[in-house]
Amino acid sequence: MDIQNIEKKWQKYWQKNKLFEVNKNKEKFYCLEMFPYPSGKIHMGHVRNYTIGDVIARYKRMRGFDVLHPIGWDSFGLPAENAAILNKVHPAVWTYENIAYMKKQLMAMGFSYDFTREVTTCSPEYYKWNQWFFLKMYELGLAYRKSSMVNWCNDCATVLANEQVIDGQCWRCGNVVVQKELEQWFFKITNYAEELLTGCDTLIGWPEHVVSMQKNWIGKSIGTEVDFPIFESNERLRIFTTRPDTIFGATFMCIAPTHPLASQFLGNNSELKGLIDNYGKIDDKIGIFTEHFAINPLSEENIPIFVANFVLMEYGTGAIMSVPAHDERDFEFARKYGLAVRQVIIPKDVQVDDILTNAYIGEGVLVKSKQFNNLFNIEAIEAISKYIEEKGIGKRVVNYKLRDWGISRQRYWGCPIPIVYCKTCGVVPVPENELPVVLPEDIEFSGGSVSPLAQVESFCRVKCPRCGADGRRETDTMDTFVDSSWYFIRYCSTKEEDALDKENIKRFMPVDQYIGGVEHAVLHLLYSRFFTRVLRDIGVVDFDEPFRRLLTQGMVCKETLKCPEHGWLFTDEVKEDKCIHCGKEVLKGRTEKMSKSKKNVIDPNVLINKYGADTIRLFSLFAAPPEKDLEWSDQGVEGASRFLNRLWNLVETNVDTLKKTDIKGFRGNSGLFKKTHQTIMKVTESIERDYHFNTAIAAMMELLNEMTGLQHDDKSLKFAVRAMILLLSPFAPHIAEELWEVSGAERGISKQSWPEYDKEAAKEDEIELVVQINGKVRSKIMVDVGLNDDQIKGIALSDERVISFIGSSVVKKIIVVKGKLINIVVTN
RNA sequence: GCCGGAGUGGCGGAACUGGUAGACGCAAGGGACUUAAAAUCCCUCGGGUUUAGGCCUGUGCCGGUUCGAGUCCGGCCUCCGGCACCA
Repeated sequence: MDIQNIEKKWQKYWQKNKLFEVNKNKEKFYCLEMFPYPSGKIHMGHVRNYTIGDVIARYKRMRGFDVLHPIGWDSFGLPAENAAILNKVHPAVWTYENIAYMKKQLMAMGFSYDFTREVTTCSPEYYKWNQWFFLKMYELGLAYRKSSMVNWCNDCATVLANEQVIDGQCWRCGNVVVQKELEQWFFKITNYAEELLTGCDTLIGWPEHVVSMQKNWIGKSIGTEVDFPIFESNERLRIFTTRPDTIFGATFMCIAPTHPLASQFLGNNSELKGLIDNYGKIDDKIGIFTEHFAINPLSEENIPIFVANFVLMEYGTGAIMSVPAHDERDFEFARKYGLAVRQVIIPKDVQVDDILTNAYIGEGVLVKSKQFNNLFNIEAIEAISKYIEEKGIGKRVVNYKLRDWGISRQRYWGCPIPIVYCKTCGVVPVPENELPVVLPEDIEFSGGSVSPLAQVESFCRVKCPRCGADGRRETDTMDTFVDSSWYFIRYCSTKEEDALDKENIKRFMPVDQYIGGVEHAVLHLLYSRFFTRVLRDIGVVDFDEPFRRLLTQGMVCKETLKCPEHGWLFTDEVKEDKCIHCGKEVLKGRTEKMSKSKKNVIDPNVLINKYGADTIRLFSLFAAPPEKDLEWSDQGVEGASRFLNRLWNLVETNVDTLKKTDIKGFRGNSGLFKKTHQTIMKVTESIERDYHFNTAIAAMMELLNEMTGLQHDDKSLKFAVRAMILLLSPFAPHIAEELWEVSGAERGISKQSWPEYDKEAAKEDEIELVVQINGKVRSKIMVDVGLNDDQIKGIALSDERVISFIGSSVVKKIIVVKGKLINIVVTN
């Protein structure tokens, strides 16, 4: 069989007949895969992600749904700009060339996309809407500008959002992130913190761990703010605590190095400067005594105030009361600086013991807490908070870890922020009818640290939309996560239609099944949930959650190979466990996520040329269930290829029989007929239950084994072959189409319905009854199905093997599990 | 440290609400076809033991519930992922 030509033939056929465009008169199903960044060519991660999505899309189509299955390009971003600096290619040229190439690759994989809805985020028709959303958010106060300390990556010469800093490093390049003060645009995602959190409970179709990561990131905590008067001063120090029950145990105070009182108390103290410079970089707890004291408003004691590097300015009030007896961090600090530790909560039935070896963070009863003594601490939280509010020295508050989303990027290849700065009018939004603010094309890339846009005078110089005087454009561009926060909505309408057509959105949203990598568990998915709510509030959509079900597929991994002299090696650099460059023994490393740096990658192109797309699709679905990591195995690919070949040969050798046999209205009772129904059932259930394609494929393999193993009557064989091809078609669509045609059916398996199974026909006449004695399998007897318990007991008890096992023992109890087994409990 | 998830043959993985552990595939071994090889086809394949039928044992470890536990409960161990001075 000529795989290459067969695959091309059907890809052409699909395209020509527009089989994957939506058609409006059936129930919809929106199947979406996370769109790729056009980095150059597709990798195995894409292949896996898109294969999973494609099987779902094709399956749902066969089940009669009007499937929206789009694809596009997340095409703004830094690599294009880096390529421009390196190779002197314009980012647009580089990007569009990559898109063209990758699109060809996607087509070669046989993915059933509706390419007429293709979205490219770097096109002005697309990003115009980013700007429109920005203006709407600006009007609502959801987009605002402020100066703040930001995460700065020197390598990328740009700002990063909190979510984009991983272990203190840039999420993209791994460079150490530093703090820098900058004027930035922010989206007020914190306005939606509570809603995003409670919304988590409605995400029933999402993997639990993703939901919990979102909850964690939002990080709600309920607590109390309390004012501590400063001794011999009119000032107060406001702190936030979740443990007001421990307030009588507060023996000192800590404030953040950047807290206003820190410099007020210490001035230009060099020690303080050091703390600020190394803020967030040192794990050790370091403090400086301010020589000032605060008055504990409840105990009325004077307690010292420290500046401490472990207190965060951005969270709560930037100041805390320290209760070393009941907080591990405070305990560590108190130990180091020899500060008092006073236990005010004791576990029930335990003596007070001031010599703690660890902070006690558990529950207990209050002591040394005046009128609150003997209260259980959970109740004391309530009581003391209430007391504080009544005395007017504080209030209960809710805090979130979630910060506002900084979206300014000092880069060229992104969506311009539609703002003009005017000397007289200040910050002026670009009027809606002047959108889009288009990125200028003629631009120099020096690779320096100044934003390239700021150097394009023709772009920057603009009249103020309000007063007409000379103004300057904002030269920062938007974070590319803005682009991907709503692309799923753009897909709902064709390019010719209005991007935010309400009818179209209503028809297709929300996404029924979203498929992508876990790496976006907080970033993209949280931003999209936020954006959806904003769009709801400005009347574009009428739902809260964009993605009904989410499937996070595992990584594609492969064994690593290392030569002591030449380092990481590609598979083809190794012959018989030796390095082909130096002949040294190659070490097999652990199996890791495929990456260019470790050279454990496989190029999809090579595989397509060698085996064809169907084999790759089949293997990547068979080797592991979609949510688990997949270990690449060249031999496993051979196995998948073998399966398709065996099916091919079966059809080839029986072509005449298949063509001439008529199975209209056929209902057989052969073993193969039963097996066929059982297979349809198994495959359908495997897909429906959890998209466990690996077991679906295993079932098909079983059916093929049955077909090739024995002689069958023509009708049963044809029935089995046809069902088999239909079942296989979402997984290996090219071969399925070809075999469908070859075996005499009308062209176009993609238009066929999913085969139905008949539960009755799938039922066996006889079952293998397992006979256990005291829970151990002792015999297996073939019996008719549908026998009642007594009949089964009778058969089991008269079985020779069973009789000899029971011997002289006494039968105490008999348990019958219908259709499966019988357990005889005996004692001797 | 906290929060999630997972530990099953040589390997990837099956086993639905507790009911035959190891489906399916890979690797390995044996055989058929072939001058030979490749391809293909057939057989074996957790461990131990037995002349055989068989028996014993086995799902990370220890205990429990149950007629019956990979599955449920309690206590550990290991690995992976996320968060990490969030007061």
